[in-house]
Amino acid sequence: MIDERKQRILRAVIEDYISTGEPVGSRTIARKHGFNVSPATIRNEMADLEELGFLEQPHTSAGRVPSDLGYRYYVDHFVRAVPADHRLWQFMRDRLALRAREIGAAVRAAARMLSEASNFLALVSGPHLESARIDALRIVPVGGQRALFVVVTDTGIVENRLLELGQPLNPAEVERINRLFEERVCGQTMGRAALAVMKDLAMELRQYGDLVEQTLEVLDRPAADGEERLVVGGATNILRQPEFRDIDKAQMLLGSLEQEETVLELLGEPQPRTRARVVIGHEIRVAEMQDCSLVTASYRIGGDSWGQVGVLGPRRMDYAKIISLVEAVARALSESLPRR
Amino acid sequence: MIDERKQRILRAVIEDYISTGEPVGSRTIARKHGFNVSPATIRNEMADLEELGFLEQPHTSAGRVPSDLGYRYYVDHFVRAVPADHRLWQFMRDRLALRAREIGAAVRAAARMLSEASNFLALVSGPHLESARIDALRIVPVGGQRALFVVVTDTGIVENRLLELGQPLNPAEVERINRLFEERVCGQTMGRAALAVMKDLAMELRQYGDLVEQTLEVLDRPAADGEERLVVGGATNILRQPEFRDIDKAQMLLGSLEQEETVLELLGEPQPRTRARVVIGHEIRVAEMQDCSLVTASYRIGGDSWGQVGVLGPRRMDYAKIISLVEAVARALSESLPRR
DNA sequence: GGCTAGCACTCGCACGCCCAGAGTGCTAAC
DNA sequence: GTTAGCACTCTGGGCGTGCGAGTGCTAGCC
Repeated sequence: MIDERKQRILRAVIEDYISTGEPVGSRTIARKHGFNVSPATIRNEMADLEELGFLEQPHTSAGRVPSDLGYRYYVDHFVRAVPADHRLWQFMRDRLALRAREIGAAVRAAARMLSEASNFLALVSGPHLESARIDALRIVPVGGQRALFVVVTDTGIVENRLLELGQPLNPAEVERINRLFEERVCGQTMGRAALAVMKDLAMELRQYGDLVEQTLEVLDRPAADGEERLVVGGATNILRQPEFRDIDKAQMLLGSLEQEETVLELLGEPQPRTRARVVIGHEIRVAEMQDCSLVTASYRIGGDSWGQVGVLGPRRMDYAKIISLVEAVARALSESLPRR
Repeated sequence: MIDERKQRILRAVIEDYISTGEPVGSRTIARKHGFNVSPATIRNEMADLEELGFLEQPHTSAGRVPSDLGYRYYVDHFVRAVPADHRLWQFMRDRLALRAREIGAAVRAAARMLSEASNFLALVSGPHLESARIDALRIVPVGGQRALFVVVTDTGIVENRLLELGQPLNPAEVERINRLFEERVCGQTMGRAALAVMKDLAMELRQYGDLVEQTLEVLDRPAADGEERLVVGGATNILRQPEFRDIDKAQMLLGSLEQEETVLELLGEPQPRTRARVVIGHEIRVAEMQDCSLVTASYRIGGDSWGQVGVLGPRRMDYAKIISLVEAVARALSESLPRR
């Protein structure tokens, strides 16, 4: 589609623009990148590339700037993720392992690391628990009329809720309920499966209506009000980007990040693969973010629960670096969290 | 110290400045605020007020602007918190009550409400658990070699941790440990008291060294890695303030808010009183925040655990409104969280 | 046919300039 | 003590200008 030399020029323009942030002119390309042709020739090629949609001009007589299409071509053809520096990777994994007991803490730490290492904005979504397997689920009476309802999954996550019982429960009853839970619910996945089984149980345990009611609630929306579902790190980094010197733009962007729903949707469904996904400019379907790019990857926890990590930065980012960073953090997170 | 008329003028200047954001001149005061004297007279008075340190001039031949001292005088003498609108208050309390089961969720909701209602930045610190009373504390075996360690306090907060045991525990051992916990630790407060008792127990339970070790850790830093200790809401509101059109200033400020330690210190020790505390400009001991004011109040949960809510905005804020808002949210939070 | 030198042209940006407007402080008179 | 008058100061915006970077085009060269 575009010949060898055009490719080299496109690449040179993009890499120059990424490192300087200034529109790049034909002189620069001819001089700095070892082309043995004159600026005029480069100009002709650049005019072609512009016509093809890979480059843009902010205004006549400025240099060229990559378009979304240009970046896309660049990412697809020239960027191969370098595996992250091994020492860095170990460092991250170890630091995450320290908080692995508490998923929320690990997720927050990941967001922090990601934003600090990238100098951009980090997004990490908590794991989807729908397919986490229930390892244990139990009622523990806690004085008087209260009982603690706990769920332990293979992800190590513990959902719990203090139940207010209408009546006190005697040990035999507790025993019976717990046995039922153990026999019927353990081994199921958190989502619909457990809910269905639980609804059956509700019949048999009719006399404890309120109790069962409340346990159903917990299973129905795991982590809905306990752990947060989304962590944003280093939001202020955005303000360092020249493309956001415009306060209003920055405010719009940061504002839209406060809409959890939007961002979760943006991060997309976790996908069982290790490679990062790159979304560029207008490919992001959120108006405020259209001069950003987003790099995401999935992490896995337990048997089959997935979450997403991502970096949101200016389109003008070092894709190779960010991609490997994001992949590394996703992997570190997966490996440091409880295995099964 | 300053006479009646000077007071009126000071007040007029501040209120005018608060509502317009522009330095206010003698004409404006004389005209808008029903003084029956000429601008020249006002000018003389304003010169005095400046000499006394209550007003400042951004530059010769601009109007006057209140100094920190001026705001301080204003807040101490002229601002009395209007009790918040009753309907709003009820609305807030009810909305908080919905999340009261999970303290973290309630705290996040409070931060959100506070930032939305004030249009400034909201800070809410999680409750200090040091003086929460332990209602129950127990080990629950969870399959194989794992056990769940749970702590329930009078605040309703449940600390828990999945313990990896070196060896499996038989029911009798579990029984014994739990009885010891119940007899010795329940009723203590979370902080030093419980820790001391627990250390004694450590001797008696020497053979389960690892287990006791881990429980000590949990008690030692309650909520340290589970719930977050600080929630920031509406950070972007800051960008709407004219005093932060300067990106670099805004970035410094938002950056310093990411230092949890700093902010927690700033919020200060919760104090058992319902009135708000106002900290103005340089009274805030954080360089980046010196053209802000901070209004904080304490909320209470359980018997004796306190946390702080606060609003950080430009010095030029409507103090009466913000003070009553902050007090209202603190009260709503206290009343909607589990009583004992 | 592709490449290049030369050249006129186009912008954006920084700089300096100037002026209007707002507000002051001072003085002298009431 | 108050006020009118006046000279003075400072900011901010509007405007013109020159410079530099970079382009597109044309004509000639290999």
